[in-house]
Amino acid sequence: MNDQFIQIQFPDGKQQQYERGVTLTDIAHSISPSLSKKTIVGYVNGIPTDVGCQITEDAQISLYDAASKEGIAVVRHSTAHLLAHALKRIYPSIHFGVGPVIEDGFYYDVELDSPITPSDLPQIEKVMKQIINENVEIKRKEVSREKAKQLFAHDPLKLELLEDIPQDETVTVYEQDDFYDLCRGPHIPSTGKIQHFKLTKVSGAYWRGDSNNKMLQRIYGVAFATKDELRDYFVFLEEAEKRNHRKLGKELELFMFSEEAPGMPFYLANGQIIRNELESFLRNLQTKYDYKEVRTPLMMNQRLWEQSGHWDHYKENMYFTQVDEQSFALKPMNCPGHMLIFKNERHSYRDLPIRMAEFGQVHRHEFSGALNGLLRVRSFCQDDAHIFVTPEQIEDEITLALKIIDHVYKVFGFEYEIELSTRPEDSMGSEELWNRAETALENVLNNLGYPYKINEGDGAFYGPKIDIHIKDAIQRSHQCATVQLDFQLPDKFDLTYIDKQNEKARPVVIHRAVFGSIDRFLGILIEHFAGAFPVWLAPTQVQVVPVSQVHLDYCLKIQSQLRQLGVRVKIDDDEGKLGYKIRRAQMQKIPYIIVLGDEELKENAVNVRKHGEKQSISIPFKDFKENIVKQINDRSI
RNA sequence: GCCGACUUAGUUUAAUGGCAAAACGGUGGUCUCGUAAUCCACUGAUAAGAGUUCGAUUCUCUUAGUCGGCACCA
Repeated sequence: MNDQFIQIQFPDGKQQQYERGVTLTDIAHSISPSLSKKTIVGYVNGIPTDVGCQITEDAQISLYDAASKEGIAVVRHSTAHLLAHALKRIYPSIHFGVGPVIEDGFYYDVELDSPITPSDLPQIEKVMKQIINENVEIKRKEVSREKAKQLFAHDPLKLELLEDIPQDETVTVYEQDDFYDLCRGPHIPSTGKIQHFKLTKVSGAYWRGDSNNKMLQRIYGVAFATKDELRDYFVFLEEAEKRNHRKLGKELELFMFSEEAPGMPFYLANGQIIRNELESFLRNLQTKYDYKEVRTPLMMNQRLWEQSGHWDHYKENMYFTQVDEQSFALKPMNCPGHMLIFKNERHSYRDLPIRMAEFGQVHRHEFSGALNGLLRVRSFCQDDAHIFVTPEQIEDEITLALKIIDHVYKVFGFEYEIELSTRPEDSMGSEELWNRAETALENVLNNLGYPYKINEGDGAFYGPKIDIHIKDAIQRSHQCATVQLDFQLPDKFDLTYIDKQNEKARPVVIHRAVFGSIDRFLGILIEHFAGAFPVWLAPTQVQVVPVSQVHLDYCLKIQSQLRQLGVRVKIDDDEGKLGYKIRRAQMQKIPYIIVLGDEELKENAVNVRKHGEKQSISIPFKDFKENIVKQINDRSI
């Protein structure tokens, strides 16, 4: 009798008996018809499963609708199939690559003789919607390898994928109408369940992510459970576009680019002020931590780069020049220069740690297609430091480096996440050394009580590293700071110090950067603050606006007193209406506008309006001075 | 580097195989003013090169740059 029934357990622990071979849809329906309608996918004993699949054993199940993380992923995956289905109808000779789910949506890689352009997307969407209206059933089929080979005989990319499916794995094909695809699934039961999607962009993509392979065409799309979520997605993109640092950089006259130096930013007076503030902020902090700032040449003999290993590993990204029959290279990194400084004199263990810092301008020939405003450039300034330590000092020094990073990021209001990257496959150095280094990094993180994620095998070939990912104001993640242990460089440059036993010993080098690239960090800050910088960073901190020209003298007096305190003040002495000048200062996102007229003159007061606010208040000039100086000194945000 | 799109005045945007339009900015004048644009006038552009054409900013090709991806990211 028991053969006929199975026990189904639900997430809340309740159990129920069903007939053997029952489907998830049947189960959902038994609970409520509306549930069965909403259900997109089920997990059977933790395995994602089509709702139409028959269950033949006792099982734990959970059901998901489109609003769930599990459900929407399946909807997105099925939307990718829907896209492929539509493409097949429009371009019968098309070949398919892969079509996975990504954040917010999906893509499909296809091979087609004619290019698909953004203007083709509406037509493709139209066909997709037709197929949705047809509410085509999506059927899962298990097939033999032979059968699969036949089915995809005309689709060389799919055959390649088929080859890679492990022998012990069942090959499944999903079929909807005349379209079928090699796929593990699961999928939604029919195309009618797809509602809120949009195709977003087209691009090229190398087959299997390898630039040696041919380039396919990739079509991206997004899909959500509700219309609102879809709309929010595009609203978010618009918001992000308003903060775009390239746009704001132009509007606020922070920096520019020229065809004469692609990928190399020119800093205008406003942008340079911010850079200088960032630099001096960190410089002061580093002084407190007993760093010694140095400066090394931009260009050094090619020999040096051969010795450091850059010639072998990084030549393609370097700029070279020939002078007096000698080959020189623009430095892509500061480390070799710092090694030379270390070697410039003998060191005792008493000298260590040596914390050598440089705001070093480096040049890297990035691929033209990689350039992206300030975020990816060919020339940038690293807030680099190399800390030369004895093995025993590693943990303490890493701790100090992390403390500086924490201090700096708090000032900008950045939350951050830590990743520890361990030994990669092509690593150099003994396993013992690596284990010790990795343990050291873990100890530090544990002692500080920092949560962190481990990236197995993602370290540099010369040592493990800690990367810091900051979250900006609209929750985008950026990698900036890094702390890396290096055992190779000291070897390559034969660095030594004299230890307690009066013998030569090898120091360890810690590479660390806080901003990473000042240029990139500035780009991130522009977007983080949407161009409205905190007072200490703002290129102009106070804009003084006279009510009329007769108040200019008072304005000049106020300006001069603020300038004495180091405040960056401008007077808007153009003729023109007050309202117009307020507007202009607001658009420039200047933190404080002060309006001066008869009333202020009489009271020795200033009328203050903060950026972004509609109200203004009159306060004694003395109070304003004290306030703004405090804000600047505190670097408050 | 690869795929695709794009490049019009200082900036943002319009239009066209036959005189390239506007706003802001700038300049000159006007207004003498209390919190997001006083009014008027003037100024100024088809990325570079080649081709097709009677005629190209528009069509084609090349180059450069930019953007979205891919790849790269010691």
